[in-house]
Amino acid sequence: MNDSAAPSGRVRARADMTDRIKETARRHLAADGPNLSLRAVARDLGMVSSAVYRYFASRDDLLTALIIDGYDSLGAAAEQAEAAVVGRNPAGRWLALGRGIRAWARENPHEYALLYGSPVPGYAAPQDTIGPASRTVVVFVAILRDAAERGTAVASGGPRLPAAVRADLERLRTLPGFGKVPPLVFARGMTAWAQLFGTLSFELFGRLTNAVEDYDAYFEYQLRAMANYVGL
Amino acid sequence: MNDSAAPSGRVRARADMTDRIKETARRHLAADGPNLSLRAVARDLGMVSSAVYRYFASRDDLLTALIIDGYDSLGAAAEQAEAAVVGRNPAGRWLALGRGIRAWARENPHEYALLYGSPVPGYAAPQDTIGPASRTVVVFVAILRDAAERGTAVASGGPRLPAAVRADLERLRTLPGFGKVPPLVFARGMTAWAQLFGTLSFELFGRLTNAVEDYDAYFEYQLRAMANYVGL
DNA sequence: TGTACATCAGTGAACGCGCGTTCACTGATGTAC
DNA sequence: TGTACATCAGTGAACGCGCGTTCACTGATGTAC
Repeated sequence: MNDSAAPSGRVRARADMTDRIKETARRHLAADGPNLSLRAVARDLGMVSSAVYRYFASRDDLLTALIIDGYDSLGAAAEQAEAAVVGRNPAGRWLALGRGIRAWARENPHEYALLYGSPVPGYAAPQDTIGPASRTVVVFVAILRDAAERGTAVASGGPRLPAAVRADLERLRTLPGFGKVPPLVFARGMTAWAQLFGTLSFELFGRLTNAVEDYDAYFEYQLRAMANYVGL
Repeated sequence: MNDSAAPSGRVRARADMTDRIKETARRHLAADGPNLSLRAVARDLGMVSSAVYRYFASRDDLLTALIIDGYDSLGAAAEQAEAAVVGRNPAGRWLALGRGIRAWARENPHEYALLYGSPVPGYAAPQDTIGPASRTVVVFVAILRDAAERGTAVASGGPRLPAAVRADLERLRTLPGFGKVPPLVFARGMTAWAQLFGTLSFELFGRLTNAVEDYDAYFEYQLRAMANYVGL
């Protein structure tokens, strides 16, 4: 409770209350989905609904905060999962990353839905979400880059890269940290990335009910299949 | 207007009105998402809100009807797209199927989100949705079966199938029409299926903004990559 | 160390709105004889 | 072919509820001198 040091009094109370509001709102995501109710959140906290406006300018602002927190939470989980196997080869790091993402998603299914499910109608994500949103991608690209440097990821076979796709990839290579990944490896990486989130969404959104029983084994197989496909 | 033959008078008027309500509700999906308002739909149709209850017992019933219609509409689009290239080899049929699914999704983005996006909070899909939901899968499995029979899909390499995954696949093989597909081909098929919907959701939910410019070329490449991966 | 003032978290009432659903009803459309 | 009756689509009012947001306010906490 009292574990923070320097900032005391009002500033800490404010930070605490902000956290409590977000935490309560996160719980409401489960019941209400993205159309959560400010008044319900306030009610749960035993405060009057207008008091929430001391902390968030509007319902959308609160939603934005939840989205940013979600991306940061997932990003941190992904970074930690990968960091825990530091020194492992790219395939091992990919597996750790994928498992970390899945573990987070299963622990926070409604936040996952908020981030990777249907867009919220009438809500436009502001620029502030872009940075946090890319943290997981950055971890993945570092793995690809490492694999490319080691020379393990030598994609061959498969369809030719269309010129337009190649152009997109060349443009992405100009981003910091993306440079060393050869286009074909990058293309396969994007295939694997979509496959990972496709499989995860299938699982979490109930699209595999009656088809898959052992989700752990299923996901693990898919991860390994993609590691192999990308050449990690 | 008057193009149906036998059923005239009240029964046709009822069918027409039911369609108009669903059509209006579909338009509202865009603005309100799955939390569409019965009253708003009624208003758009110039009728009083209670009149809608002559056609649908509740808001959830209307939503269920939209979901079933959505699956049927997508299923029909998928079947037609594949039927249009009848006689082509499995790879060509897979490409046609994938393109058909994507075309439908881009024409009906909000219905796509309803079917493949986040589950609607508080809504439990009834059994009636299962049949329509599987129409697209049935088309895909027929392609896999054909490829297996021709012997083109001989998956080799890649990770070993874990026993639990193999057990799931063996169970699926007992479904009508699924029998002849070897487990490993089936497993790769599921990989491709998740990849397809993952890529589509990324595109439609805006997860590729600033990364991909030519979505047509990108999707086409992914489709071909998966055709190659499955061995079609 | 003590006092005057500024800050600001939380209150409570209100505005103006929308929602799903029920219910008794009217009046047109259909059916049976 | 004509009449009596049943069906049923649509009305309008109401119930009971919830929502986001604004606004003037109180009173505790902090800051400057």
